[in-house]
Amino acid sequence: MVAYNLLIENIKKHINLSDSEANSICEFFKLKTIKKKEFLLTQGTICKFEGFVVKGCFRTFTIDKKGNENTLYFAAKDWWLMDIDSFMNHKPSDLNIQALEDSEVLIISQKDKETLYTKIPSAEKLFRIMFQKSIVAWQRRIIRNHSLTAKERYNHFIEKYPKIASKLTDRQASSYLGITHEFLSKIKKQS
Amino acid sequence: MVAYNLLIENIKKHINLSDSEANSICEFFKLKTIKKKEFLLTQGTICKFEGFVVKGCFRTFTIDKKGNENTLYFAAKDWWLMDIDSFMNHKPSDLNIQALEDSEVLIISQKDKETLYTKIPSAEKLFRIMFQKSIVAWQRRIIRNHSLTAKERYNHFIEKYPKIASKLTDRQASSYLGITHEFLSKIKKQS
DNA sequence: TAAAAAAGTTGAACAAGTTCAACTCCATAA
DNA sequence: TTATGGAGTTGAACTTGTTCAACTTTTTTA
Repeated sequence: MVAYNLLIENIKKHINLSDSEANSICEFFKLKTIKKKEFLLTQGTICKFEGFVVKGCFRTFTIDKKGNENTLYFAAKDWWLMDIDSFMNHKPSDLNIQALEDSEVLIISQKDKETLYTKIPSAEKLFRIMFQKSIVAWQRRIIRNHSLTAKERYNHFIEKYPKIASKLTDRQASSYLGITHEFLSKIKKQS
Repeated sequence: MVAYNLLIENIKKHINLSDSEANSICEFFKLKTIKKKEFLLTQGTICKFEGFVVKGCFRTFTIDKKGNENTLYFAAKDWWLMDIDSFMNHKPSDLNIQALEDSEVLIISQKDKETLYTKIPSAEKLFRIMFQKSIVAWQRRIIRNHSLTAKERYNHFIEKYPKIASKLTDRQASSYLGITHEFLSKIKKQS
């Protein structure tokens, strides 16, 4: 099935995998369909899954004390998705994960994730490597936030993630860049 | 030896470890002494080590196009240290790692790190978990940068890391907070 | 110990980004 | 079809943070 092929191809970008291992891994994941604007996770609930997007697009965001939305990341096809803090520590999430369009996700439950680690030893390596790559991306984002202007960050964003950027409203993009939507409107007018 | 005890205690915060595993792991690490202001890594060179600080304090920073220093993180006793991007991808680093005071680090080479993963299976789990926790910290920092003012970030920093904060010059702290040292001076005067 | 360098302080002018309010333009639900 | 709410735009006033320069204080080095 197409969804599982996408998952296997994604995993093979990180580690080598035998066919039998690939099949075993797939058995832990279940396809979930979700409609535009629905939530995969809402703040206050415990994140009991990890997801791999096979269709559509999601936005992961917090709402701060002033009521402002703050987008942590977007996840389109071929991206992983979860609240890692809530999942790992079994605590209520601060994050909301919402579908921006009709979407499909391969979901593995918390329990099955533990089983995956014990049954398939190379899963530890897989996620260790995936997490390493993720850290690099977060570090780069911090540096960009500190060294670039809002306009430079916006240009970087639409160049690096043109497909995702094209799916977003300006409000969603601005909440990722850390600026108001009014200011993003002014930035876009300039260029 | 004290340095190795600190390493083992740190590892035991993340996973369970038998005495023999603990000893095996220690054999891969060598103690390195470094004087104040010396560099453990300079940008342009490949990061061929991962380090665990047992004494002193380090600062990891980039220098952007305008010549501004941008501090990614500080690492005092009981913290890990490396350029994960350079280490993983064998590419020249964008980071500088400098000792803020006379320091000691337990160092594992790139080669030995690979051996560690193959010889000691639980090492995969150890670093997978450490990296997970690291991601949570990076995500929280992004959200703080977007939702708090400079003054609020400064207060959070000195409350959360009082020991590290006390070792820093204002210039070093400001380069972590993403503001100029002049503005930090004005913030401190306010409160 | 003197001299030099680095760190911190302050003020004035400036730039970047926010806030709020008013308006337009759509998409879509009733 | 209409009205309703969400998204985008614009301007004016405002706040936050920067820049630059001059100065003082502290630390380092010769």
